[in-house]
Amino acid sequence: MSMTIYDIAKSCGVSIATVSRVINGSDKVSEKTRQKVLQAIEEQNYSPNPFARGLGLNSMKMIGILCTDIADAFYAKAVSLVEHDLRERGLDVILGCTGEELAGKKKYLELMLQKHVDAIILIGSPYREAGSNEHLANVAHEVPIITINSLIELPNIYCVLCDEAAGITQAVQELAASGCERLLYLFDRLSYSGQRKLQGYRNGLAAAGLSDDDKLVCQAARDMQAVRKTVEKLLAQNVKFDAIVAAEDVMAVGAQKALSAHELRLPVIGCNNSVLAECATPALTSIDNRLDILCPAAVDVLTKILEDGEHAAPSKTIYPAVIVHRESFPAPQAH
Amino acid sequence: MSMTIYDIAKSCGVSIATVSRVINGSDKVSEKTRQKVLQAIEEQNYSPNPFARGLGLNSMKMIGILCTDIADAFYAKAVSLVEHDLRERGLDVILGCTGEELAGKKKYLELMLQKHVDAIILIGSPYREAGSNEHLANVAHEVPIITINSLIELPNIYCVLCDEAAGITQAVQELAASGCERLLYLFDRLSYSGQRKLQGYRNGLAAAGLSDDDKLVCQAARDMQAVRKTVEKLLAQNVKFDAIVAAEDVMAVGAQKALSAHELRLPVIGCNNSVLAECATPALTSIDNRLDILCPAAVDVLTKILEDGEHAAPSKTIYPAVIVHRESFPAPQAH
DNA sequence: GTGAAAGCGCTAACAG
DNA sequence: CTGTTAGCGCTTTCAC
Repeated sequence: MSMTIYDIAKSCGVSIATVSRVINGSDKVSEKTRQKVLQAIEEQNYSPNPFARGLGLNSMKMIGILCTDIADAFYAKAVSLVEHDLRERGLDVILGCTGEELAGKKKYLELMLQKHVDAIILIGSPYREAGSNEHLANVAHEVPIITINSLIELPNIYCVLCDEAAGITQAVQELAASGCERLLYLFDRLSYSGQRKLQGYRNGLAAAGLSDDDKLVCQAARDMQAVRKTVEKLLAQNVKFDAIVAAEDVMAVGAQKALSAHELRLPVIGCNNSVLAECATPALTSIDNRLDILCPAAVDVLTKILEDGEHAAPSKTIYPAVIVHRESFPAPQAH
Repeated sequence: MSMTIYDIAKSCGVSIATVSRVINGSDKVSEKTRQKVLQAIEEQNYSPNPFARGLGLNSMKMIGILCTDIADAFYAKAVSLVEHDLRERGLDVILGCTGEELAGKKKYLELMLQKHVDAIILIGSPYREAGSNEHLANVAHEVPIITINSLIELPNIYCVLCDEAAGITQAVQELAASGCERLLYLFDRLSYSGQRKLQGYRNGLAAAGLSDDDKLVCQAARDMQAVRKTVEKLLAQNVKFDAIVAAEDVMAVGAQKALSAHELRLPVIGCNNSVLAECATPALTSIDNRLDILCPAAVDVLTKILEDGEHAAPSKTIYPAVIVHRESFPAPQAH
């Protein structure tokens, strides 16, 4: 059916080795033959069989991208950015949605190894397990892993992330500076990233000289309606607070819904700066975790590893977070 | 490095052919040898090299999924659903984000062909070009194409879609039944799908005996702020309308923002039933295009084609849309 | 039921 | 600079 390297070789009156050299950009080909071959390839619209090539090189220039769920806006944005940059470098993307369960993650990692991907990109904090991360260590033994927004300190794992905790600290300080004293903190889980964020909240309180009231640290499902109910319950219980910080935009929006229902208007700050932030009413001030920077940086790291080997790139790359101000907590006026 | 079929064969004292038969589930192997081989595979944690296999079979059981932009919530949801179902059938997903430009789409189609994917899934209406769809015809000549929510009538292209136009017609009729008479229709582009939707709107007006006023059919960019401005301009111009139907949720949300700003409260209906619909204030009534059904159906079609050949599946599969009622236009009371 | 052997299309060492 | 050739690991006739 399809053209082979033999067809090209024959039609040019050269050997397949020469054609191969041209394809792979070897300099050991005379300019004249190169042109001849290039032209034949062009004319006959030949492209090398990737399986045959893969068999020889043990690589098909494919990168596995794993996220727990691509339907999540945050992960989707990351995949979008990463895919674009990988493609620019001639790398293909094979996508896996692993779900939150460890079993699913392991299964997908195994699948990626079986497919002999050249590297694996893990998107999001859920890939750092609370317990052992041995399964990742094992995989990293075979192929480099790059994580985006997750910190996993193991050999051959490269982390590119944003300091969200510091972002939350800053948000808390801004709220305090604007006169808020009792800041409700809403979170979904105390995963590693969840713990860091919570710590960021506490650090902010400390820095602002505010006291830390356990009643103001509140857990709820990462779901708008669930958070709404949680906040309404707090209101019913007459728990006093004068601002809200949420570990996720969805949660912040849920909180806003509760406030609106009670005709309350308090400063609310979310985290992720997703589309939701813009669509919410009032539009949500949110902590941006810089995917626009993290993703290209991750692809840079990956490229370097692939080209120059295991120790050619930094094992950790950390960017500061940035607060994007909107209606729910406008930017403090510069003095 | 990795185990090969030879290692397994040797350790079992059989030939590689036998091992291959076991791997591929041939029935021409005695139960006893099968067990022996299976056990060796298990113990040595062997998995066949996909490149070698691909070379022989000319397939690596990979499906190309193309969308214009995975950061879009609608496409992301579709990809999420499709990926899940494909994986269940042992198929891998190679993802491409083509952008809206024809050149990008062509490039990615070409890439998929070069990678010898077993089929291509096209997500969303943008893959039907206003002009010629010859490039798709050419690709479909090589490999089956399944489209989700796009209608492209060409050989070896299978379309699974939702009748959004009918959904809009129904929405218009419901609005009319509730007493609305001047329905503003907001759309972004008159792509094929855009035209169908507009027609759906007009059909609804006709069915409800309402007149069709060109001033009420209004174009704007598929962007919240842009739509907001457009609607505010209409209000300023004193154009009268008493309900809004938008071809996209984002646009509906933008319209709602404009209404809120003027303290107006009119029925608004969006289309896509995305997360935005739930997060909007008031929560948005939206036309659901049934991705939950379309995606599994698309994978069914794909499977059938792959297993039973080109004519084993319907070339068109069309589901009705469904209106999901929320605050912006509550369900009409049953009488 | 099982084994031997011929490819699949390409890369890379080796020889000229 | 160019050609010859030996694999890469697997599937699949074709004999036995």
